[in-house]
Order: sequence, then C-alpha cells, then structure tokens
Amino acid sequence: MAADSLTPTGRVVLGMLALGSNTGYDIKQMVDKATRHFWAVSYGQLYPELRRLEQHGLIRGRPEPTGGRSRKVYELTDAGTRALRAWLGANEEPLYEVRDEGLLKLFFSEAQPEVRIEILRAIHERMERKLAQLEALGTPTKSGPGMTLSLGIAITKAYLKWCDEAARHLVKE
Amino acid sequence: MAADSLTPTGRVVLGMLALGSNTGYDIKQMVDKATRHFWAVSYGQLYPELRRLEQHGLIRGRPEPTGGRSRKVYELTDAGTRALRAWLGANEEPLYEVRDEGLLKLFFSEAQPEVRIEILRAIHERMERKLAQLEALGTPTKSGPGMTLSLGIAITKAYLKWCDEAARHLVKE
DNA sequence: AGGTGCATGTAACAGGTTACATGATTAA
DNA sequence: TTAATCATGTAACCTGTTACATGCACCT
Repeated sequence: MAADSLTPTGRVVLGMLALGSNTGYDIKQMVDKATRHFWAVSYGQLYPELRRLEQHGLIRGRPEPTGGRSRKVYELTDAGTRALRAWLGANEEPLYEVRDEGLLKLFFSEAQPEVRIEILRAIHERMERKLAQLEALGTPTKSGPGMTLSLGIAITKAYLKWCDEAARHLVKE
Repeated sequence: MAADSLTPTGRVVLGMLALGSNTGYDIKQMVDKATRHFWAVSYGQLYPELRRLEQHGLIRGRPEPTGGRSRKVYELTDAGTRALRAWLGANEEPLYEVRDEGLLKLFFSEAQPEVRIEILRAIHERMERKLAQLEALGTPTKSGPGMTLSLGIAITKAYLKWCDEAARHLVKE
C-alpha cells in the first residue's frame, strides 16, 4: 500500500501509534483529547481501519488481553513508519474544510431580523462552549501538543469577537 | 417530508432559492461565491437533491430553456418555505466541523523539526491563498452577505498570526 | 473556428456516522 | 452492587466527491 492510498483515518492511526498509542480505544482517547477540534475520528471508522492497515502491512497487532478483557496492541511496521513519513513530508496542499451550519443559517435568514438575532445567539453560545472545552483540555503552549490547542483557542476567540460585533450591529438596526 | 429530514444540501437549495437563485447551476454559482468557505456543495450532490426535493413537494421546477439549451427553473413551494423557516428557527446546536490536515501533520511531526517547519510553511501558504480568495470575493460588511465574509477573513487572519508566532518559535529552537 | 460560460446530469467510489451489541475491570 | 471506564466490533445508513458525458450559446 503506497502512502498516497492511505486513507485519512489511516493517517491518524499511524500518527497516533507513532506518538505512543497502543490500542484502538487508546487512539480514540488521544484523538478526543488532542485533535478532535480539528480532526475527529469515530470507532466505526477506526476499528475497520486498524484491520485494513494490518492487512496492508503498515501496522502489526498482537492480542494482549487485560485479564479476561480482550485487548489488541498495535505498533508500526517499517512500511508503516515510511508511509507516515511520506505523508508528513509530502508537500501537497493540505486539506482544510469547514462546515458551519450557524453561518449558513445566518446567511439565509437575511429577511428575518428576529430569527437572525436568535441564530447569532446560538452561534455565540456554541463557541463559548467550544472555548470552555478547549481550555479544559490543557495549557496552550508554543510547542508540542499544546501548540494546536493554542490555535484552536485563538480562532475561537476571534470568532466570539466577531459574534459580539455582529450582535451589536444587529441590535442597533 | 418534515423539516428534520431535510438533508444538509437540501437546506442549501431551499435557502438559495429563497434568496433568488433559479437553476441548479445558479445555486452552485452562489454557493461558490458566497458560502463555499464555510459550506461547500458539489454538482454530484446538488442535482439529485433538486429532484428529491421536488418529489417531496418542497420545490417546484419548470423547464425554461434558453434557446436550445436545456434549463430548469425552480421555486419554493409553501411546504418548502415552511421547511426552510422551520430549520432556521430550530434551536438545536448548529453543526460546526473542521478538518485541518495541516494541523494534523503538525501534531504528528513532533519528533522531526525540519519537516515541522516545512509543514508550517505549507499551512501558512494555504491560509495566505485562502485570505486572498476571500478578499477577492467582495467587501466584508457588518450586515448582509458580506457579514459571513468578514468572519472568514477575521479567522484566517487570526490563523496567519498564529502561524507567524509558531514559526518564530520553531526557528528559535 | 475556438474558447469560455451556461446548463444538466450520472456512476463509481470514498469516507464517515449512528446505533447497536457485548463483555470484563475497577473504583466508589 | 453499581456505575464508570476499558475494550472491541458490526450493520445500516448517509452524505459527499470525482470523473465523466453531453451539448448549446455567445463572444472574439
């Protein structure tokens, strides 16, 4: 399996294993703790992907039950390490996608000022919640894992600031 | 078809028709011009959805060819208008999703400083390009369609600022 | 005559979510 | 004993992209 046929979730798996995750559950925990605000993964995608990657020889798994509880520990193979490096080193334009239903509503609600204010309030609330979640995750730093966190926080704050301005403007009208 | 079984793309269609779009092509143009930075739609989704919405009675289309060129003009039905309003007025938590491959790479490249700088550069470039695109779209305003644009620009700038700080920090190391 | 824009559409594929199903271990 | 956490997995469904196919109209 070449690096370019690595699925998005496959990349996350390789990356997390490289950073020290062991099991599928473990990877999911890491994702939820560290990357979920810019890259989410669900179990329904994760477990099939683990099997797929193993079939393709990028990872290797061995059963390591905890008592009677089934548990499978994975590690990168050499091919897997190469595939990960190849992806990290490839300088294609990285994917960047946003889907923001709140903005979409705002965009379509032009003719209804009452609804508009309500929508803006909902967006604001959502972002407040997001900010709280991010801040609960740990300390933003200038390097290491806290680095991406600091971006998330910066962006959320910029978003909130925009909300405030927009709300002020709407009320004035 | 109840408002809650409206698909994401279906919502966009209703919204765009309400704002004055006529044909599928037209809707796609509007999306690309106005919402694509927070909500994209492809033809492959759009045309089947138009048919689906018509079948469910939310929109009504009539052929209106331009000379020999086939063309179908759609408009909202009453049910469609209601469905749109229902969605706009529903105060469920609006969906907000980001997928940022650049950040993901950055997150996984912790052990490789050389690659890291390169990745950060790629992210920066991407955001510069995005900013240029957004600025080419029109004038950001405090209300109307330019409102969402101003948010896009604000967020992209916050992102770029973070990039600069991160780069400065990486170089220092 | 040729390129750009208007206009519609489909088939194959990719990627992902949700809900469900199951069961052991551990801390309160 | 019971709730939370560890742990794995599947099936049905949904949503979306990409690549392809087609053809007219208008401007130069």
